[in-house]
Amino acid sequence: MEKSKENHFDLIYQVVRLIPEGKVTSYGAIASYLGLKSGARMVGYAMNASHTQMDIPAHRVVNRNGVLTGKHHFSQPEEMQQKLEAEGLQIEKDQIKDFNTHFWDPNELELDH
DNA sequence: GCAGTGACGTCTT
DNA sequence: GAAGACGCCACTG
Repeated sequence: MEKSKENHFDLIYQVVRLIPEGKVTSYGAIASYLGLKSGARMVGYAMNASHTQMDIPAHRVVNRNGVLTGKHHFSQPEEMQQKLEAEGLQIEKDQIKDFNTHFWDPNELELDH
């Protein structure tokens, strides 16, 4: 059979890749979209493995508070904030300003609402 | 196989 | 309102 564990990671990568520029989302939102109840931690773990996938804009994924929790895991921590600012976002003390305004939810993709 | 840890989130004190 | 503890699942040692 297949490597089911990779399946989980791949799903998370797909969602993160769909994040548009200037937008950010939270681990819980991705977990909810994938149906992971407490997957928030799992999502974060997958992001750690995302280092193998350079196509994963992990800098657009922050915690529920809009804080760059994983900035320290980047090749260069400051690069995460730099990229977010380059996309038109404002970072204040490792925290995204107007996070609610720039918040992007993957659930609205299929939800034609 | 057990114990510890982790890019989080929610509940309780 | 803030801080601490727990839960949940996956990976490493």
